[in-house]
Amino acid sequence: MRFRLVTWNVNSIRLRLAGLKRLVRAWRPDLVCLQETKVADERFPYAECRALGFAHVHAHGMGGYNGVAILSRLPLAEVAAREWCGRADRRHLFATIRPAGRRVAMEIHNLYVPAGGDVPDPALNDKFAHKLAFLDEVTAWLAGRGRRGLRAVLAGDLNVAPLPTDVWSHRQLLAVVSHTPVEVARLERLAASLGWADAVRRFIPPAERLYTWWSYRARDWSASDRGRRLDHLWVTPALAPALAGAAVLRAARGWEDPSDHVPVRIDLAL
DNA sequence: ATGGTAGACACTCTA
Repeated sequence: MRFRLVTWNVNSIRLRLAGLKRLVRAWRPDLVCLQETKVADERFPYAECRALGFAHVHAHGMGGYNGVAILSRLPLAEVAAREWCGRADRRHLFATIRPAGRRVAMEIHNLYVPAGGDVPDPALNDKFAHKLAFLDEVTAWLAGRGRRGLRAVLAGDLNVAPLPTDVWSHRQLLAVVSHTPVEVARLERLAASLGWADAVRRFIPPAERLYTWWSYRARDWSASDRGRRLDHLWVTPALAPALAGAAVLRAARGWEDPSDHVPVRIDLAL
């Protein structure tokens, strides 16, 4: 079977229901990891998500900021959330899924890494210090729970664009939060925690420019095309052989009332 | 060096 998994930072789920519907029509995903839902769980639009075919909706949010959710056509088991850096931030929700008829289960981690503020110096900027500490904590935790043959996906807005081709100008963004060497090194350590493979770059070669986020502040996001690849889908080595495709829905940035991030998908042949 | 926009919420924070 083909299992299609999408990650999307929606920047308010309540304002992005039309976009979600469009995404579902365009891509027919089996599972969607959302970030920046910006809504408390009791106000999450469960019924609207169920109407789109996701019988299993798990939200982990709060009012105003942050928030993650997993929408799934298939039932999820062991749904859990974790707090990082001693904050009740709502940035991590994970679960296990056993696609129909498959004996082997797969773990799915939905992660929203702190953006990190403007100044890329942890001594001057608490938000940047938080971002680095967050990446360190998640790295240590993941490394500690690794086991042979673990099948897992890490999906989310990691708020780091690691490759020179993941930003519109490597040179001009070296000192800009999201592309600094210190963040890229942290992301590489995170990737090493479980030997994660950058699934999207298996299909869209690293030499090609690729973005998943464009600022709202550009006059014409498409013409200036000053994007960054902040949203990622990673798989463990045990799952890598199942990778069958990947794509970025760039057109979604031009939809009516867009998020500043666009959906990213992988297909797994299970 | 600055300001540009979007979202939640209710003043200013976060991105």
